Amino acid sequence: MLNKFADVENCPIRNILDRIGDKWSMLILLLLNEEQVMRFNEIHKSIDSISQKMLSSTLKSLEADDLVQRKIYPEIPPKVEYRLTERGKSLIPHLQSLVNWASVNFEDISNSRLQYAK
Amino acid sequence: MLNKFADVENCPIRNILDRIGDKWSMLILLLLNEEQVMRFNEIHKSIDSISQKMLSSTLKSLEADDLVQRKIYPEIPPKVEYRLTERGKSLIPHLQSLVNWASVNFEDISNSRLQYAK
DNA sequence: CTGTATCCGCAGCGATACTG
DNA sequence: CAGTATCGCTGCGGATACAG
Repeated sequence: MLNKFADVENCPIRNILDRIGDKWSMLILLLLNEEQVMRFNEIHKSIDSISQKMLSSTLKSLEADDLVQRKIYPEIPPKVEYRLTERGKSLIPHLQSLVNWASVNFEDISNSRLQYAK
Repeated sequence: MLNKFADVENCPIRNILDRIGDKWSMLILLLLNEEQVMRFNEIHKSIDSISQKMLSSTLKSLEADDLVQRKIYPEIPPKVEYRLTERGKSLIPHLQSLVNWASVNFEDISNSRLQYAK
């Protein structure tokens, strides 16, 4: 029935979840949506708890999905800008809808967890 | 700035992502939304690629957040029913909005990845 | 400045066996 | 039927050092 959802290769849900469901992707997408254009180190400063490695690899996978565009300026020292693609922008409203739900329900859920723990 | 998002304890986004961002939660929520009421083994049969352990622990965490309600019938053999709570139902539209986006963009994203890999 | 390379710990998850 | 307990693997992600 819904077993198709469990098939990573051919399931749209799994496919998107594997992207935005990781630790940093959604955060970076929302950040880029607010700031429009950012350099590598600007993102790093805005999210200073992310490691350089994860910032780099997360940006790569977002670029691979064409959600984020990477623009290199052949200068020394190097300058690289990141911004949302049209596809990336089209995802934002859905993410924000989730964020809103999470914000509204955050406190109640926290309380439910405390109750459950007892 | 957006560093608050990186704080697991107090960040609504992280909080919700930690829930639905795992391997099975979103799938189970959508399944329960379609079927209304399901017993443990019914869910297991619908998603036969999930292990008993993960089904059990995922349902527990969904119950802890009061997204899913667990109803036990004191019979032998035991009978347990799962269904969405009102809070769980309120999350569904946002999940489906993501699913729709994923379905629409699935093929294009797959192609982008192939291109990127070259 | 914008990354890569390497090492490694830990948590998520699966497989299997067992229980009330 | 509806779970728990235990073991073990895998890969995400962090820390650190290095590179163009």
